[in-house]
Order: sequence, then structure tokens, then C-alpha cells
Amino acid sequence: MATIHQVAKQAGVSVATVSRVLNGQNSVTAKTRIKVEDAIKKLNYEPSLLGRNLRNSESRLLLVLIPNISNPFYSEIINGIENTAIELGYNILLCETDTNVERENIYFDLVRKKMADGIISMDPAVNIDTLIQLAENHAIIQCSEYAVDSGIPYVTIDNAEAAYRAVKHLIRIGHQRIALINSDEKYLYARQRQLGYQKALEENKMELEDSLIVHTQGLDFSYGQQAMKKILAQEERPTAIFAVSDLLAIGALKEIHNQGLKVPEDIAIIGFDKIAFSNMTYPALTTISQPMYAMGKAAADMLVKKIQGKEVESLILDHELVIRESTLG
Amino acid sequence: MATIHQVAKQAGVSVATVSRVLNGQNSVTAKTRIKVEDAIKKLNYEPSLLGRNLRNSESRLLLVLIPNISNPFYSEIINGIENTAIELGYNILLCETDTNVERENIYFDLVRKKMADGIISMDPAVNIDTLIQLAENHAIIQCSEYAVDSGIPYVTIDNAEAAYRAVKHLIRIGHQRIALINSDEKYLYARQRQLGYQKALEENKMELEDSLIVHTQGLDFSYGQQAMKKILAQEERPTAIFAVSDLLAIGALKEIHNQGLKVPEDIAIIGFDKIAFSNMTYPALTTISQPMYAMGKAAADMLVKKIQGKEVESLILDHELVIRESTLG
DNA sequence: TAATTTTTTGTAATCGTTTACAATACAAAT
DNA sequence: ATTTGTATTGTAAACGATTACAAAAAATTA
Repeated sequence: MATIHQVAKQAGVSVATVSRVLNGQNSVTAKTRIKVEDAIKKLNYEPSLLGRNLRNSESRLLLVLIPNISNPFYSEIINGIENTAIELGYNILLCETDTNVERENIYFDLVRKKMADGIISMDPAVNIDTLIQLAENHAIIQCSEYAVDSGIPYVTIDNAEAAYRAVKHLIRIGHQRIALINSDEKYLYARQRQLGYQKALEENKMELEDSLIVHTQGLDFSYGQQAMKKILAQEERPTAIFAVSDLLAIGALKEIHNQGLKVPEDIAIIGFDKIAFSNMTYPALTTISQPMYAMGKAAADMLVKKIQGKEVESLILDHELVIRESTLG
Repeated sequence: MATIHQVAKQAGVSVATVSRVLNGQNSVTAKTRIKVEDAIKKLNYEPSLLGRNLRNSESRLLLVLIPNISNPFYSEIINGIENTAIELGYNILLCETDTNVERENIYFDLVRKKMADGIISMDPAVNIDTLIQLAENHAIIQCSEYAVDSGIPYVTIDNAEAAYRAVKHLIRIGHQRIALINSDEKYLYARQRQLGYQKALEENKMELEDSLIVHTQGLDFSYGQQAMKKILAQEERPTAIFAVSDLLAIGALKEIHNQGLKVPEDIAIIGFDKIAFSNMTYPALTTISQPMYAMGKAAADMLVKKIQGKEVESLILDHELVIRESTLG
């Protein structure tokens, strides 16, 4: 492992000159440049990022905070983040919190201790107070889930509107009893989507029944399945389901099948996110398409801008209702 | 952002003493320890990992190389890697190659340039020559896919045996025409699983028909769907399918449904990996369970050992055949 | 009390870069 | 040939920690 000093010695120049060659500065003669490049090649030299980063007071690492890597919704976003980060000369430190406070703190420490230049938080369960405090001295962007008035820039979609459209679609094709499978209302997106659901019902003079709203403890398939079980156990069965996540919808779909019912004939169902799976279910799932990749890309762009000290503005991207077999007529 | 010098000054001690307090060394008086701790609190000091890492010549980062983050198979493994890494005081740098050589090189450079202490490669398409060369000076572990005789330790399962069991199961329940949806034979796991398939057929005196083996260009659902289309287009239709990945199997299942056929009545199907989604399909997918979490855990353990200069041995973990509805008899 | 040992603290080098500033080399102008 | 100006190069000080080694302080022993 050669150092810049050894290269300098080998090339018969000073370390400053080697550094200049390394960083492509033009104030170095062709002749010396070649000497240096030869030395680099000969010694198989690779500049240490540890040294460089210390000197430059940067890590060129972006911390990406997600609740759970197994949720395909995040995979797609991460895709967008990573591609953009690479383009901008950064790499990503993937951090799964599992809604665990200690774990979260370990990650926050990474940015406090300069091992990461900024954070993209996608964890709805993030400790928002800590995040806001951290944002005073560090670059932070929220993606998908965000805190209103936190002052932390975010990129997201209009959840209420999206939910509204989803439910309106169900009403339009004739459904009068529509259940909602929602996650915990402590999350903003959950409240917003519920608002959209309610607005659609109210607008159509449909009654809001508490028994038609089920809250889950998580987003795994199993929670969707449980929720559906609860719904189907009621006497007056709904004819349609709106689930706030494709994973929940897919779990619900499974339970519907298990009970020998047919989708969409007996029960229609609509999900949220448009993860790749949602098109592989039987029948294919109607869903709200979130621009996951674009969200990731935007978040990364914003974060790097923030790191560079520029001002950035929050972004609300477009969503789309994708009608497939699970809500056919 | 205070430095260790400012803390030392504030506490009226030397930087060495502060460092000793920081690293919990016992050779420091209770009285001075308290002085230092007070100063740390007062200045809100957080030691810079950039400085520490340079001095210690380590980054405490593990590079995890995967082809694609959207494949749930990898998510589970990453889970295991991350939890273990954290326990051992490391963090993970997630790197998606997308089977892109340039991208791969960017990542390799991170370890060459000391920004990562080692690599866990899960990319079947990795440039193995480069990897072997890198392994001369750096800690590297292969996970799932590996190169025989490369000298690089790996953790994996017995792919041939697993495939053999899967196909034998199909034969046992009466299938005589079994198709194989395989990925590209340039991958070791693909060759091994094909071997298992062939062995099962030969052992039962069944003919090996080329037309029953379809190779895909990737692992997305869509490739499984395409492959199935090809298979169903043949005159003499197989009665069972073995796909080397749940994703492919799920795509195939979709196509079977699309053509109005029933699983398992018309065609039985079996996948590989036991990703969470495989239990949500209709019908639920029979599959080979890989110990993803354990593989990740083992890989991380091995890598850290390797980083510490210890010797490590390759590992072949157990798999399991999980029989579900898609092969009910 | 003085000498000796042990414990605690401090000094300064080091890890491997980048870069302000100083110094030198070279070319152009007189 | 000397001066001036510009283009290259070098010196040395950062960046922020850890740690040999030396020095000082405290504890032990005689």
C-alpha cells in the first residue's frame, strides 16, 4: 500500500505535485505529470480516502434511513437514490432501523461523527424531535413520510388526494360499502390517506362506519391478512377494500382467496404504491402508482444540494391510479 | 463542532487524556475523567470518525455487493448482514451493480482506497478475476454465488442437491414431463441447479429434452412470464415446472393463469428461495427454503474475522423443501 | 524523610491527504 | 545581461484523532 509520499519520492517530485496530478489540476507540466503517473502505476498507488476525507472534512457518504429493507417500496426508491448519488460522487450507507430507537441512534451518530454527510430519512417512525435537532447542523431530507413545519425539506406525493381518487374509483364502479385497511394513525401518511378515504365517502353521502376501518401494527403481508380476517368476520361484509399499501392489499387478497371468495366479483380491492409484485397477483392489483424512482432521485439531488449549502424546496410529485383486474367492474 | 483539542483545553488536560477517556482506558483518575466528561458535555463534543479512522487505518465499513436491491432474496440476506455488522461495530455500504462493470469498479475502488474494510459479494455476475486479485490484499467473502477454487471463502447452500430434491418431489407426485426455467448458465448456481434437475430425471429414467429447459436473461417476474409463454407454446406441454428462483416461478404462475390454466391441476410449479411473497401467491408456491438470514449473518461474521486477520472456512448451510399448494398432488 | 515503584498525565509523532504560501525555474522584454 | 512576469514546483501546516515514550505525581517502601 503505497502512500503519496512514496509516489513523490519515486517520481522525484513533492507530494504537492502528486496531489495536483491526482486532482487533475492544470498547473503541472506534461513532463512531470508523466513522471508522476508512471510512479503511480509502478507503485500501484491508490489514494486513501481516509486521508482525503479528513483533510476535506467530508465523507462523501449519504445515510439512507429506512424502516425495513424487505419492503419493495423502499427498494425502488433506494434505486433512485443510489444511481443519483453515484453520479454526484457519493455512496450510500443503508440503514435499517426496524423501528428501533437504539438502532436509530447508532445511525444518527454516524452523521454526528462525520462519517456521513447527510441523511435521507424514509422512516415514518423516526424520532422527529431528534431529527429536527440534527437538522440544525446537518443536511437532512425526508422522503415519502415527512413532518409538517419541521423545516426539513421533503419529497412526497399528495397522499390525501391519491387515497381520495382510489376510493372514488371504487364508488364510481358501484361500491357502496368500502373498507379501509390502514396502518397506524400515528403516521402522517396514514392520517392523510384516511382523510382522502373519508372525503370520498362523505362527498357521496356514504356513511363512515368505524367497523369498516381496520388499523394494522405493521406493513407485512401477514398484517393485511389479519386485517382482512377481521373484516370478513363481520356480519355485513364490505364489497370493496382500499389498503394503504400493496403489501397489505396482497395479504388481504390472500385471505379473501382462503375464504373461497372471488376478486373482484365478491370483493374488489385496491392497493397503494405499485410495487412490482402488485402486477403478479391473481388477479392483478389495482393500485396507486408512486413515482418511487423519481422520489429517490429527487431526494438525493436535494440532499447533495443541501450539503453544498444551497437552499432546497420541498417537492410534491405526481401519482397515478392504475386500474387493473382487482377492481374490474 | 468541537475537536478533541478544544475539549482538552476546556477540561484543562491534554488531548491524550481526552482520548483515553473517550476510549474507556482505565489509566485515568476519576477526578480527571469527570472533568473531561463535563467538558465533552459542555461543548457537545462528538469525536470525528474521519480522524479516528485515518489514525487507525480502518473505515469500519463493509461493502455489500448485490446485483439488484429489488430482489427480496437479497433483502433478507442483507438483514442478516446488517444486524451482525452492527453488533460487531461495523456499518454496511450497500452497492448495487446492476451487472454493470463500471459501477462495479466504482465500488471496488472504495475498498482499494480504504473507504471499506472488506467486501461481501453476492453478485453472480461479478468480475471474478478482479475479485480474486482484490482478495490478495483485502478481506473478501462470497455469499450465495461463489467461484470454486478461487481461494475466497464463501457461504452458500448445496444447490445441486436442493434442485435434485425439488425435482424428485415433482416426480414422486407423479409428474413425467418437467420443465426447467433456469437463468443463464454462466452462473454457477444455475449450472448446479440444472445438474440437480438432470440427476433427478436420469435417476428416474426420464428423458432429458432440450425443449423443456428454458434459460432467461434475468430474474425479474417478466422473464419468468416470458419463459412460461415459450413453454406453453410447445405442442407437448409439461405437467410441472421447476424454476430456479421464486421470482421466475411467480412470473410463470402469472402466465399460466393468463392462459386460463389451473395450478396445480393442469401444471404444478415449484420455485426456489422461499421469499416472503411466495406464500402470498394463489396458490401458495412450493419452494426451496434458503436460510437467507443465517447466510447473511455468517457472511458478516466471516468477513469481520477475515478483516481481523483470522482464517475462515467456507460454509454450506442447510436448505429445506417447503411443500405448499402449487404442487399438491 | 528519602528512595523507589507505580500510576497518571503530557509531549509530540503519526495516519495520508490537500493547499496557502514561498521559492524556484523559465520565458519574454528591455 | 538584467529585469520582470508568469508558470511550476516545493515546504510545511492543516484536518482530528491515537499512542509510544517521557515526565510528573502519587503511593509504597525502607
